[in-house]
Amino acid sequence: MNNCEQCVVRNRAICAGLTAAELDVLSQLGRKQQVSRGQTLVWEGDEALLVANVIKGVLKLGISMPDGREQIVGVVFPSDFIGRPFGQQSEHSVTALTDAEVCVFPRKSFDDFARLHPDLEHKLLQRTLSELDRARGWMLMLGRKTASEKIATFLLELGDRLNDSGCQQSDNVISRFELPVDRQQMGDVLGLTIETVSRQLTKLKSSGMIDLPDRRSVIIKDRERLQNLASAC
Amino acid sequence: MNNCEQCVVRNRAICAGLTAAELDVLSQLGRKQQVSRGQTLVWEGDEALLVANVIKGVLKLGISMPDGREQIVGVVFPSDFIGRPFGQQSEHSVTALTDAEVCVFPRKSFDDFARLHPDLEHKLLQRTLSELDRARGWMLMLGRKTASEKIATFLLELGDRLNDSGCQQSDNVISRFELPVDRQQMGDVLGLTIETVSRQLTKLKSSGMIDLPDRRSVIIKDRERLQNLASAC
DNA sequence: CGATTCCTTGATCAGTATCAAGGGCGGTGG
DNA sequence: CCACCGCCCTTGATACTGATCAAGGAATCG
Repeated sequence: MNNCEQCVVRNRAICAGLTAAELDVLSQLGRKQQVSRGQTLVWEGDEALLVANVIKGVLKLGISMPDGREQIVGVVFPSDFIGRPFGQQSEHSVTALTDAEVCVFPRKSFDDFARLHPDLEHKLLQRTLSELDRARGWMLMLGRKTASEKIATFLLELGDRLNDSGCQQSDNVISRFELPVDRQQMGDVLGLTIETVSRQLTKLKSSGMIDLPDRRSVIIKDRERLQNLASAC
Repeated sequence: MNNCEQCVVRNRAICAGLTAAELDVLSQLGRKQQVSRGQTLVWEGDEALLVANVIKGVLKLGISMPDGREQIVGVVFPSDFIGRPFGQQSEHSVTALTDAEVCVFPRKSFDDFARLHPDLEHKLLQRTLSELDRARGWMLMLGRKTASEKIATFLLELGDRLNDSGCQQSDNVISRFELPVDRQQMGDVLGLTIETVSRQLTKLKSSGMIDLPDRRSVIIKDRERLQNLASAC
């Protein structure tokens, strides 16, 4: 059984706000699971057997085409919810981008529990609505932005989300962070090839907007100019 | 006051399943509204003051960039739900693609009502989850498909959705339909220019997969080949 | 019937993909 | 600690898809 009281995402995941008694019941249904980088938790097209809360790490949601083309359609961080409640099958795979820890529930038990707890469903609804808004912003990016605008948009959003999910108490924006993705995966998020991603990053670096101390690190040096480039919507 | 009993989307919109008494309360909150083609119901960035059910017609959800680039991020049909419950502002505009009729509720009253009716929130959650799945499929299309694949995907999905929303009792697929969008709007859905849309349609026509009896009509002549082209996912 | 708007088609251009090669970083084993 | 190997990333050359610019034609509306 899980010790929810001490869970680091206790106050931010959908479990927040449940009574001790409810949490007790819910915790009986779930279990913590480690997922190592590259490991896939759910396959595209699989029956939707589980849902989960992310406790630690970053995971991607991906869809792929028969010929191998791939699109990353979501990136989830600690306290985010994974899976498709009340659904028959998963439309996308879920794969760890970093070593991760998740709190997994069998979907059907979770569904039943949720149906009995309107507050939980309400939180789930709010999250899903926000995720939908985010997906739609992402659609604008994919459909209408240029390669450099896409990169700028991605770096800014990723920085923000890493910041938010990290329980940082500080209000000041962190401008250095580790990329949870390699160049290919950045391409899969943005609808670009690895070469284009690399070239655009180099360009942003030479223009002084960012710095790239090593392959996995980014420093935002001129946030304002980067935001302009992202065509801040 | 609305006469919900006779509403054509009564059994498919989120109101389905409410008791007569509940429906009575809800109907007091809402009113029917006509929206003519081209008219905008909600502007991007506006405070989210209203939500609605679509009764008749087709509407688009759009996001635009400062320089005028635009992306259509959703298309809604009869029985679909519009608006952002429990949210501060609308991330996108809502504009009628055809003359339409909607059942509008002030967002705050709707929110309050929904909070008191878990079944309604549950339906809203299911719809939102489906919409999110759809948006993610759309992301794959925008990020990774070629122009002709995009057009094929769009025509097939549009045909299906017009079919579903039309209360057609027949199971056999309808292969002729009216486009609710002009060429520019098709481009705004697919992340293409109007010229590319036009050229690709011409190409599909000459290859015999579709016919275009007039600017607004499409006949799917070879569904299988079109599905192959769409890279059926 | 004329005017306007929407659509198609053609010519050219630009941005990104593709193909190809080389370099740097990290990990492993000596 | 160093040398080697493999992977990831960068860079260059070229190709190609779709965008842009431009013009003409067809449908729609007053």
